Amino acid sequence: MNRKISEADIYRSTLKGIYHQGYKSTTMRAIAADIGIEAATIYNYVDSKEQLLETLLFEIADKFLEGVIHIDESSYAPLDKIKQFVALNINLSRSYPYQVSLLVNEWRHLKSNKQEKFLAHRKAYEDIVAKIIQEAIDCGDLRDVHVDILKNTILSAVRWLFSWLPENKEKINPVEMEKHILELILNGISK
Amino acid sequence: MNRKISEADIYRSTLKGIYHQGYKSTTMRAIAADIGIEAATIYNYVDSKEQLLETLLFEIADKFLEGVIHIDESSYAPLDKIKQFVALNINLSRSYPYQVSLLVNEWRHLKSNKQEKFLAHRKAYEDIVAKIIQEAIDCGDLRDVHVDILKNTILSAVRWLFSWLPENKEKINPVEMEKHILELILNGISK
DNA sequence: GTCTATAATTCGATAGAC
DNA sequence: GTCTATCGAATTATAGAC
Repeated sequence: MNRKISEADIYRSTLKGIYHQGYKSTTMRAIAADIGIEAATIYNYVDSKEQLLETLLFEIADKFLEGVIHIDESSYAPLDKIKQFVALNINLSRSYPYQVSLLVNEWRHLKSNKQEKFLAHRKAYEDIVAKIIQEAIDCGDLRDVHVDILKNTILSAVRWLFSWLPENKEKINPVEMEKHILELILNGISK
Repeated sequence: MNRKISEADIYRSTLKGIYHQGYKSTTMRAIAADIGIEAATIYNYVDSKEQLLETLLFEIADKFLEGVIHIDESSYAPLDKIKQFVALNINLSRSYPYQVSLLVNEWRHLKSNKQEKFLAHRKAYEDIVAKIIQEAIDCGDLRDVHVDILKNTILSAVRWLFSWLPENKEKINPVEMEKHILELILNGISK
C-alpha cells in the first residue's frame, strides 16, 4: 500500500470546503492542504474540479428523485404521501447535510450542459411533488391554494435543516423533531 | 454632463450579476461590460469589489432589522406581531428580491471584520424574532414546540419568494398571495 | 502515487494619457 | 470621467522527476 490518501478523502474535504466557503472559494490547493497532500496529486484521482462538484451534486440529487418516485408509486393516500415526503427531506438533511446544501446554489457552477441536466433533474423532482400536492388538493385534504405557493412553502419549510443540524448541539430527539416539524407544516404554528 | 454612467448603474449591474452567478463569478469586467464601460472606470466610483457587496448587503439587512424592531415595539399582540413579521418578509422580498438573495450566502465573501459585523447584525435580528415567538408561545397562541424549530420553520417558509417572484409570470394578486401564505404558516397546509 | 516546477489564464486593482 | 495598458497575485491544470 503506497497510497497516502483515498478518493473518498478528496471528496470529503471538497464537500466540507464548499459547504463552508462555496465552490469558487474552495481551491484545489485548499482541498489538498486539508488532507495533507499537494494540489497536483488530486489530478491522479479526478479529472477536474468541476467533476468533484458534479459527482457530489448528482449523487444527492438522485437520492431526492429516487425517494420521491418511491413515495409517489406507493399505495399511500395523497396526504400520507406528503407526510412521507417531509420525512424524506428530514432524513436526507440529517444523513447528508453538507451535500444537501449544494443543491441550493452550487449547481450554478456547473458548465452549461451539466447545468441543463441538473435543472431537468430538479424539474422532474418538483413536478412529482406538484403532482402529489395536486392530488391531495383534489381529494380535499389540502387547502385549495395556488399549487406553486403550496409547493414552495412546503419545500422551503424544511430547507433550514441542512445548516441547522450540523450545528445543533442539543441533539434533539430526531423522532420528536420530525413529529413537531410535520405538525407545524400540516396544522400550522398557531394553537 | 460628461458622465457616461452613474453609481446606481454600477450597483444595479453588480446586484444582477451576483443574483445570477454569485459574487465570486461576477467579475469587475463583467459588471463594466454590462453597462458599457471598462472595468477601470468602476474604480472612479467605488474603492473595491467588496465595497459593492458590503453596501448592498447591509442596506437590505438594515431594512429587515429596522422592520422587525418596529414590529416588536408596536402594541400588537404577540400573534399579530408574527403576522406582521410574515408580511414584512413578503414585502421586502417583493420590493428587493435580488438584494434579499444576498443574505442567504453571499455574506461569506465579506472580509473577516465585516463578516463578524454582519453575523452580529443577523443575530440581533433573529433574537428579536425568537423573543416575539417565545411571547406568543407563553400567551398560548403558538404550539409549544422547541423555539428554534418554530423560528427556523417560519423564517424558512418565506425564503423562496425572492427567487420565485422575479420569475412569476402570472403576477398573482399580492394581497391574495399574502393571505394564502399567512394561512399556510398559521394554520397549516391541511384542510 | 506524490512531488516540484511551471504553463496558461483570469482576476482585482493601479498608472497615466486624454 | 473614461480610456488603454499593465502589474501582481491567484487559480486550474499539466509535465516530468522520483
